[in-house]
Amino acid sequence: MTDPTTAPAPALDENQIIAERRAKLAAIRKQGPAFPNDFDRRDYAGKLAAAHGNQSKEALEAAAVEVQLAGRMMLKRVMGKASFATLQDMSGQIQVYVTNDHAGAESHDAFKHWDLGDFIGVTGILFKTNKGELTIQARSIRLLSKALRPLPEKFHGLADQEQKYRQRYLDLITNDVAREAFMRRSKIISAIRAFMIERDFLEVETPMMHPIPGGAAAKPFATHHNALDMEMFLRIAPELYLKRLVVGGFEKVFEINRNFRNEGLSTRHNPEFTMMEFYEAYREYRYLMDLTESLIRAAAMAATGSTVVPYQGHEIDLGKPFARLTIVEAIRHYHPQYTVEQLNDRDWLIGQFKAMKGKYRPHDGLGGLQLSFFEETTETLLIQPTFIIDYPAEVSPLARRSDAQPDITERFELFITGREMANGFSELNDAEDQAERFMDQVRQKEAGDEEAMHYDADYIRALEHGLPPTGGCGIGIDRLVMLLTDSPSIRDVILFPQMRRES
RNA sequence: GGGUCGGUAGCUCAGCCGGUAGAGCAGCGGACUUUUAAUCCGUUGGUCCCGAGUUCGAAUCUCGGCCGACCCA
Repeated sequence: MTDPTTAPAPALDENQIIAERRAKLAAIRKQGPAFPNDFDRRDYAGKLAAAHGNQSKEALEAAAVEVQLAGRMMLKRVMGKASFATLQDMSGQIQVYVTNDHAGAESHDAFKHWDLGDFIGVTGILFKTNKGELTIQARSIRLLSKALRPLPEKFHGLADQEQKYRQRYLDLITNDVAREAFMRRSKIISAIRAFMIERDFLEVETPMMHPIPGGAAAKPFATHHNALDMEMFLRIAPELYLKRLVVGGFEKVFEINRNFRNEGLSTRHNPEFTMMEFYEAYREYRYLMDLTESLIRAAAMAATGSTVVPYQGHEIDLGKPFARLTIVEAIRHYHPQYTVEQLNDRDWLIGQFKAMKGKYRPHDGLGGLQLSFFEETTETLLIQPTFIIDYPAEVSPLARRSDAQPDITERFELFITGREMANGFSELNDAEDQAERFMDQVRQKEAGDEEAMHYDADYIRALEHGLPPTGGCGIGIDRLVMLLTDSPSIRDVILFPQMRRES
């Protein structure tokens, strides 16, 4: 058994094209530094297009704008004594015109042997071609970095999904949609951060390695700390640490970071995913819903410039107030044939599960069964933004009970496009109730529920020092980015999604 | 875990009613000073995912495996 981290690379997929390029590189090495780093890039393709794209051919010629730009050569058209190339940098693409007259025959001849994918530095004057395309008339042109491997096919790009994920760099080089999605992801996260900071939230970082995995019902990844000889877990949620900070007097905190859950992969699940969790003292769950709505609108505006966004053929309206329905209300709204009496009848619900071969936990109380029934029948129908409110206490071990109805909690989940986007609640700040709920979780774990929570004594101790009334919410960033980039799979919004080991 | 589809040149794909592998792009050589997926002529390049089986003969049929996408649980 070889160690995959140190074993040499498997037999290289060398081929004629790579050999050809290696030979070119060897020749370049003989002429001096093959990978020079002294080129002074001053201009960007996108900025030049924005600044000069609308100028007339004549005006541009009169201005004689000198530019100095570098990028990867994506296209190349050689026509004897003159050539065109398309360079791509982070901001976009621009065409370069290389001629014997202006760049010199020697440079132009060298250029003819450069390959698609090579990095090139060019200095020259902006002009417009007869077809009106903004182009750099090269005065000098240099090879900055040789690409030994060929790019994917220039017209179709990279089509193999696996390769898009495993070699994301190729996807980013060749696929505008992918590049745009990840740039949009960055904008969304920036917008969320700005939104929170503007409202006086403090951004914090809490541990990713937990001695006791807590804050969610999920299976953790286990690891081991050698020096402490201690079993540790990658966090499944930051919740319990963030609430410790509220105990400590940080009354408004948020964290944008990764959670890790040891579960299957799907178009909606990656084992590591990004959550934004926030907590605010002296607030309860209705306020959290308002804030969550505003935040999602702000993110949508930042990403798309609109609060109405297309998603896989649907038009999602994030501008209107989000619907707020209890579990039973939601089921009845989408399935009017079920009566309140039926939905409040354990035996009827269990009969339905059996008839539809649905998943449910037989020992759940009415609330838990109703929730499972909701998940089976209604969740995927919640295309437009909908808060489902008042979750049963038995499935919400960290949420505050309703004073009017102690078997339910002041909790909501937000669904958009049939997917859970956020989960928030008035926090349980009664240390004695929390201790009992943990005990209850421990009993469920002993009964075989792998996702039940552990008893976290330190967290109870923190609560015993007093947690002010607090509201907290987690928003799934990847799923939000999916929505705002019209991406069908979570893998389209995670740069390097988890994959099976390459064979 | 189950189902469907797929894996052929560096890339995008055809070939799959069994007869020993093709196109376009990329590469190489040549022509071409406003092209833009440039064009035109010539040309190199393959563990047809892996293994077994059937057969005179397998990219093609059968079985098993690996990997991926999508759907379902």
